Amino acid sequence: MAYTLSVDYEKDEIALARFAKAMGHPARIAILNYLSSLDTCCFADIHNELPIAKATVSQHLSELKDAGLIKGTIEPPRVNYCIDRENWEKAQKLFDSFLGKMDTINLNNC
Amino acid sequence: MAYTLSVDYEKDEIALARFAKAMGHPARIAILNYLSSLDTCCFADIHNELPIAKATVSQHLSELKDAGLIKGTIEPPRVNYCIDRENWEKAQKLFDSFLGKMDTINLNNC
DNA sequence: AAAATTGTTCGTAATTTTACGAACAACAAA
DNA sequence: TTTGTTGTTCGTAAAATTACGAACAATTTT
Repeated sequence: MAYTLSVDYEKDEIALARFAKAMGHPARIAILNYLSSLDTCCFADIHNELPIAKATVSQHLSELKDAGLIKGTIEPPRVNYCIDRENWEKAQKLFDSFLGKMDTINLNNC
Repeated sequence: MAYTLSVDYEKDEIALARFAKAMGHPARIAILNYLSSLDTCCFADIHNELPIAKATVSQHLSELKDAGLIKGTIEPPRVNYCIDRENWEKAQKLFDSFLGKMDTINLNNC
């Protein structure tokens, strides 16, 4: 974070990179995939889907939370996780307009 | 790379994570943004857009190349860079179907 | 009250990422 | 041939990421 000195990147570039970075690991994609297919689930369910230690799963969940892609609500003795739909839509829009730009503008190839 | 032991992630999860990871830095998003708005450009043009040293720019370009999002062709004394349209479309499809799944399926919130 | 369950946090290690300046190779221009 | 330009590679340092087991807190169950 705090990306160097003078010029600075655009706000959207930073936001998009933030989402992308959070999605930049197979375990986290798998988690998001799983969550997007469910009404509700708890930590243990997620852990169960993955080939990694629970401490690591917890870490990945934290990163997804920090990036805003998921939410966790404490419901003792469980923690329920779900997609953060609001930010999910933001991500959707950012990726869509970013990746969509190419189609119409130019047909170059080098 | 070589993501741990037993269970393993889906092919698409790995592919998507790979693209996302490459996009997971503002400088690389800025590069892709810039390239997607041009017919052609060389290293110096890209370097000129960014607040970082040329060695670092070169590194970022390598990562984008390795991920398949851009191509570089040597045209002495320059190197021309452009979006790799084929893989760009693959990324587009992966992100689109990944991020799009949510809309219809469930309306949960936790 | 004691024991079990659920998930986070701590401490730590190994690897990867990000960044830079300097040196370099390849070619073009003088 | 010497000089300049273009971009990569090298060496290196600092920070971040990924991963694990063990310890822990909170709550539930026995």
